[in-house]
Amino acid sequence: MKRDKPKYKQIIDAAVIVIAENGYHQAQVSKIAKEANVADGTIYLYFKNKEDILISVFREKMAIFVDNVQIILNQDIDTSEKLLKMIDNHFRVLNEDRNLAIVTQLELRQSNKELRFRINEVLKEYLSLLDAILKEGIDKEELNISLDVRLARQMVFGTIDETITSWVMNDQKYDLMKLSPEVHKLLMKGMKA
Amino acid sequence: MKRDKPKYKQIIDAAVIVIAENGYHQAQVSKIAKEANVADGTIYLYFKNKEDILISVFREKMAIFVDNVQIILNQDIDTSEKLLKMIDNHFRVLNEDRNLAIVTQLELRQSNKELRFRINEVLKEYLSLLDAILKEGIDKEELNISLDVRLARQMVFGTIDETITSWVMNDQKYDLMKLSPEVHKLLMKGMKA
Amino acid sequence: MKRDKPKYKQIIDAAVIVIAENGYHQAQVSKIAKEANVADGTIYLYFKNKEDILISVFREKMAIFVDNVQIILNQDIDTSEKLLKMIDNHFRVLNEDRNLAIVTQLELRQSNKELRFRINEVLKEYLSLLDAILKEGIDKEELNISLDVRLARQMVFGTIDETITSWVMNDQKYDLMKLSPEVHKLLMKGMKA
Amino acid sequence: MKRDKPKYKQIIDAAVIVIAENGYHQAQVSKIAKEANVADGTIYLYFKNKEDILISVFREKMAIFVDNVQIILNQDIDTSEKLLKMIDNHFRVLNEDRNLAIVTQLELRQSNKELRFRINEVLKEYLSLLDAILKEGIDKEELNISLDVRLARQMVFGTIDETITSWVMNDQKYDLMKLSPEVHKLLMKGMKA
DNA sequence: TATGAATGAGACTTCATTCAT
DNA sequence: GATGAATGAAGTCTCATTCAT
Repeated sequence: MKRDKPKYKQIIDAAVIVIAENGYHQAQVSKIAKEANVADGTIYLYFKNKEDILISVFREKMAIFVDNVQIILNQDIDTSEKLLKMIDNHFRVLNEDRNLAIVTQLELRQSNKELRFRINEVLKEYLSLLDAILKEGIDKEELNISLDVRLARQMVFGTIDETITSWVMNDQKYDLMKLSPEVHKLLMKGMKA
Repeated sequence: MKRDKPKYKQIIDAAVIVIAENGYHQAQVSKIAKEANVADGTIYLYFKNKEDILISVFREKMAIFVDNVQIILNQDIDTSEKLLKMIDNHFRVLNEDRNLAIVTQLELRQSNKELRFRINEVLKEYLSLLDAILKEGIDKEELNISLDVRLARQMVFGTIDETITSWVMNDQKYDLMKLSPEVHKLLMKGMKA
Repeated sequence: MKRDKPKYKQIIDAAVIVIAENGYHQAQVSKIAKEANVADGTIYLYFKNKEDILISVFREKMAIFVDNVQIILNQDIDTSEKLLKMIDNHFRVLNEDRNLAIVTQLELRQSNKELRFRINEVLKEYLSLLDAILKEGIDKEELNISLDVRLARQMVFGTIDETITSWVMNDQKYDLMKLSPEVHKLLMKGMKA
Repeated sequence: MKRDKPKYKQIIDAAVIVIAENGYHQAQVSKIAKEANVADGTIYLYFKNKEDILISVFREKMAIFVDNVQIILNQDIDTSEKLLKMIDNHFRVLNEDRNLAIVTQLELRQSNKELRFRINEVLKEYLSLLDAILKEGIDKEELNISLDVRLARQMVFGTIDETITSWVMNDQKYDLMKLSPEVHKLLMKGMKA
């Protein structure tokens, strides 16, 4: 499997660095190849085309979020705590890899419609886990039973996303992690039973 | 003043249509000129360059939001109602001009860092009006006095934005306007005193 | 006759200024019109096209040289003195109108082959007057009777031209007029009987 | 080193042909590429931009002159003979490559101020060799000891340049080489001790 | 597997000229 | 005669992808 070979990860990581440092539109395949210490042509032994690199970046990195949330979901804690851990997880991963934050919040959004639709496919998996948390909360009557799950999910994800984007736009000047309790409280207040 | 001449508006409107129908990266100047029924060169009598067209699209259209919210802000109604009217306004404008919705929620976000930075400058005006509503609500104790205005604004804007983007991504299949009471309720529940 | 109307001269003079200040390739018709205080379209009432302006600039200004040399030619002085007066005249006119010097020595040479051929047609009249001086000198045996007139004319004109170009390229730092006795002596030494 | 690769010379030579045949302003990169039998993009692997091609043409070709004159300068012959060889060399190179003559005497002079400034930098090396010959002649008292070297150089170069330009303008109808003894005689007569 | 030289399509912008007023 | 808004043709350069080695 190509994904397990060292050069595959090498190229993915190089792509994150190059995009973060140069911006989406200045992230040429040749720059990524150079950063990854491979020849331009080698890229095409591991990826179908440039778009494939970008989707793979998103898929590989999003897997971290998904795996963590999967674990959270299975824990024996109440909905409020699950939500807190999820927000915490989301903030922590991006707080720790600031290049990744730049890439997901700013740069990859410059991609064209088709690529963003495919990125959204990947995102949906994450959002469905969030849906699962919310549904479980409603079932267990820990959240307001008249809550519209789709709207609630849009509020939760929209708030998290906007908070992180603001942080990135402000050059990551403050500690993102510190915001999670307040964000959690605000969201829970809106959704709780 | 160039902005008052009919061709200026003609080109702006053509740009919205062309970008919505073809996507940001396929919106060539020549296509916009054709849609506006002017020669390519005429574009440059009204706009400095292509980027200037795009910023102007955003500025001109965002002015509608800002003007409306300004009026709402001055009305003698309580904070909850102001917020409802603001959400309503935001949803209505984009519900009525679906091309504009595609352009603001999807296409213009593909622009490069510099252009998005300039778009953000325009956006800030709108966000500061939202801030004013929230601050007033706190002062009048209609909102939770311990509310962090920045976080609250990020929640409100993030939720609205995410809701509209979801609607656009789902091909605007449902009536966006119908969502505003529920969105409003959810947000107010989180913020009220 | 158009050439006698004030706007004709106004445009010619504006062209010299605009070309000297902006360079040949930055001397747009609209700039010349602005400098001449006329509308763009007015230019075309006096000149067939842009090339026609440039040739006219050269023709009108070259007429000054030709007229002066014509007078010199008719004077009752010896060949050496005629040559000195001619060099003096050439240097003086350009020394006094430095914009004109920039235009003739540097900028107009950037024009395309066809324009330069037409400029050369104008120049030929001047060179034929120089030829006349040289031929007369040979006939009167004041110059070496075995002198090849064409070569001698190329030496005289080439030396004058190169001297002026050097002066322009050195930002007209020194007084061009002071060079004429030395240039004259050098040339005469090569050609005298 | 890029300059040693065959495609580099291939493109330079193609540029001379295309400029000579089409004129400076009609020498599009795509034409040069076609003449050189490479793709348009390949040009940019060897040259920074179009201007870089043109400067390189001048630099590469001027090197022939400079190298030859350097050899002449070191020979154990008198100043008069050195000057003759130099004129001979200059005439011969351009007589043998008539396209090059068109390019250096007519076409490259149409370039913009900046390009011509850079071309002049290259030219200065050649002129300083000429200066060296003249200075040596004065020191050895083979030339007039009161000779102004700058003026003399301007006369020599101006005469050579004007002679060649005349020859090119007359469609290279006669044999340029045959003119060198006469040109040399004329110049030496003016400068000799 | 890996390389990297070569390819070639594609678009923004300028500016001389026109013509309705 | 005078205006100036409108026109539209035309060229440089970038960069994702290929393929011979």
